[in-house]
This record gives sequence, C-alpha cells and structure tokens, in this order.
Amino acid sequence: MTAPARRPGRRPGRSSSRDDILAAARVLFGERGYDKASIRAIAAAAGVDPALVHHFFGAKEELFAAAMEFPVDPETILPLILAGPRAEIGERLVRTFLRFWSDPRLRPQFVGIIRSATTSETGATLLRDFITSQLFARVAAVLEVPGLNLNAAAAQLVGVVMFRYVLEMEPMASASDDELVALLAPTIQRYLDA
Amino acid sequence: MTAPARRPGRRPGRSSSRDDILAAARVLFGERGYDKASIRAIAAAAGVDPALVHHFFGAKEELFAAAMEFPVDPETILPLILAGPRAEIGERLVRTFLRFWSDPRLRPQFVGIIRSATTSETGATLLRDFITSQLFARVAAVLEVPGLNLNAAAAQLVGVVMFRYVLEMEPMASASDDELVALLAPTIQRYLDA
DNA sequence: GCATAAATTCAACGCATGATGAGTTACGCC
DNA sequence: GGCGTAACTCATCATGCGTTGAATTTATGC
Repeated sequence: MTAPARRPGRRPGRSSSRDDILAAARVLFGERGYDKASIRAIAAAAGVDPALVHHFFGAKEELFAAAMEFPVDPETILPLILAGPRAEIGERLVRTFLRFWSDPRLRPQFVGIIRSATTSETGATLLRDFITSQLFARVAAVLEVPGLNLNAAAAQLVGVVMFRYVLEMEPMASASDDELVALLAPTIQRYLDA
Repeated sequence: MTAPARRPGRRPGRSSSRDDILAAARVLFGERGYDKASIRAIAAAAGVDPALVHHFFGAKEELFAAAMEFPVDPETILPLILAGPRAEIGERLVRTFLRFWSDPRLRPQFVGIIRSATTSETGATLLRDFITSQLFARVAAVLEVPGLNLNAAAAQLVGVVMFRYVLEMEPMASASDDELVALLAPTIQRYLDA
C-alpha cells in the first residue's frame, strides 16, 4: 500500500535489488515461461524499474540464463543415488528426484526450465545439455546402461513432473511422494538393469 | 518470386484459403507454440492477408482451438488398443501411439498441443481435458485400473514424445519405433496390470 | 571533502502484435 | 441481370514489448 513515491538515484543502505530481481525472475519464468514473463512484469514484482534489470543483467536472455542456472550441483546429488545396493537404485533415484522437486525454493526454477524448454530454443538447449552432459555422461560412466534406456528413464520422470506440476493433472498432482515412489521405482529400476 | 500483386476482392473459382490457413496454423503452432506463432506469420504462410484469418476464425484463441482440435477420434482408436489379449495391451498401446506420432500430417498438431500445453492455459486445458475425459474415462471403464496408474502410463508416453519430437534428444530421437516398443511396452503393461 | 563509481528512475524509441472497419471483387440465387 | 452474401485486402489503432541514454542520488576510495 506504500504509495509509489519512488525517485531516481541510489538508495541509502545496502541494496537487495539484484537478488530481488533474480527471485522474481525465477518465479515469473516458472509460472509463465520465457516469452510471457516480461521484463516489465519481473521488474514490477521486484519493486524496481525495468531499466534496472538491464543495468544488472543486460538482455533478457542473459537474465533468463542467470535465473535458470541449474540450482543443483550434479556432484552432490549423484553420490546420493549411486551409493547403495544396485538393486535399489530405482527407488533411490525416484525418491531423490521427487525430493528436489518438493523443495518450494527449487520448484519454480525447475518448472521454468521445463516450460521454457518447449518454447524457446535457449530453454531447450539448457535442458538438453544438462541432462546429457551433466547427468547421463556421469551416470553412464558408472552404470553400464544403453543410452536409450537412460532416455526412457528420464522421459518417465519428465513426464511425471509435467503431469504433476505443469499440467497439474489429477490424481497425480495430489499423490504423495511415497505413492509415486512405489509406482515408478520398478520402472526406473528395469530401465537401469538392462 | 511471384510479385505480390494481390488486389482486394473475392477470387474467381473456389477457394482453399480457409483450409490453407488451418494447415499453416497447425504447422506454425507446432513449430513455435501458441505465442510465437503470430497471426501475421500464419497468414503469410497461407499466402493471405492477416485480416482474412480474423474473418474466418475470429480471435487468435479460436483459431488455435480450431487448428488444434484433436485430430484423432477416440472412438476409432480405442478399439484398436482394447481388442486383443489383455497381456499384450501394453505393446498394442505403445505401437498405436507411436504410429500416430509418425504420421507427418498429424505430428505438427500433436507437437503444437504439447508445446502450448506448457505455455498457455488454453493449451493446458485442451490436453488435460482430452486425456482425462476422452481417454481415461473410457479406458478406465473397460480396464479396472487405478487413476494414478493411468497417469503414470500417460506420463511415460508424454515424456517420450517430449524427448523424441520436442527436445529432439538423442538417442531417442533417432530410435526406431520397434526399439521403443520393446523398451516401453513392459512399463505400460505393468501400469495397466495393477 | 572531493572525485569517481554504483544504484536507481524517467522518458522515450522502434517494433511487432492482435484487432477493427471500410472498401472491393466475385459467387449464387431468384 | 440484379442483389445479397461471402471472400478478400488495405490502412490503421492501441498495446505491450525489449531496449537505450540521460539524469539523479548515494556510496566509496583517496
């Protein structure tokens, strides 16, 4: 309700504008996808002038890249999955995957990547490169599994998050993580056994 | 290279403009998604003035609905899947599904629906409603399978076409239908057995 | 304290878009 | 053969977009 009596010039104290913009960008890219998330809307959500976005990040595509940079480091997540009995790797993978998607701080970013992967070539490249070079290369080096099987496993998981978080289709959107693990783990396990 | 010496007024002979527009819309919506496929670009691809698009279809969203109307009638496809031994329903479903996606006349339309489902609420509703009311309701009436299992099966297939036709991720994009059937059919079968 | 740099807004440009309304030509019926 | 209707284009509008450059205020290094 504060009247928008903003005036030009630097604000006193240290500023959080840069981070505010990043956070707003993640939310809006996640909700609307690359094209429909306008710089003006992101700036408004961050309580900031659109020109400031350019001042910090340059063109829109750079903002997108900065906001969507993969929030998870493969080096920390892969050991969680690969360690443990090989016969239970499907369950560990599905459980870990769903746990990351449950984090409300990470999810908008994930959804944004999925949403934008179908629309902008930048988004598609981002997702494709991450899956192939970051994940598959490492997993394939440890487990000896054909690439097509890895694709099938990844496709199952991507399909699930599309249903659950993008389309919000019932009953999958409301199912518990445990239900999904029970349902999906055998599928993933089979792909990774071959 | 024909000089664009178009003049106003009705053309002699019978016109294919309406169908040309629909065809161009299917291609462009499929390639670019709802937002990036502009009415002007669709009109240009159809060799027609943008205003003619409005003349035939009204607002853009109506054009989209007309172009993306599901090209497959569930009444004709479901018997193909449901008839035959129950133990092979997974294979029949996957094979039929992939065969429809292989049709180069149908694919742009399918891709358009997937692409737009992640971006526009209209697209999401279109896909959601078709899957739930057209497919699931009918299938669930015949096979007695929990809704969550149907979701999981559909998610697997949607994930596959995202990898294969939207992201064009290798090796799935280049795999043969037969390879995919062998890989996916047991998964689908398991979901539909429960 | 003063100069430079950083943060911030304002005003504006140029562009593409979806949409509208009026005008023009052909078809089909009586 | 005249008339309503359908097909078709043109010019135009308002809007929202990404982007830019200048102006203003604060922080910081010397």
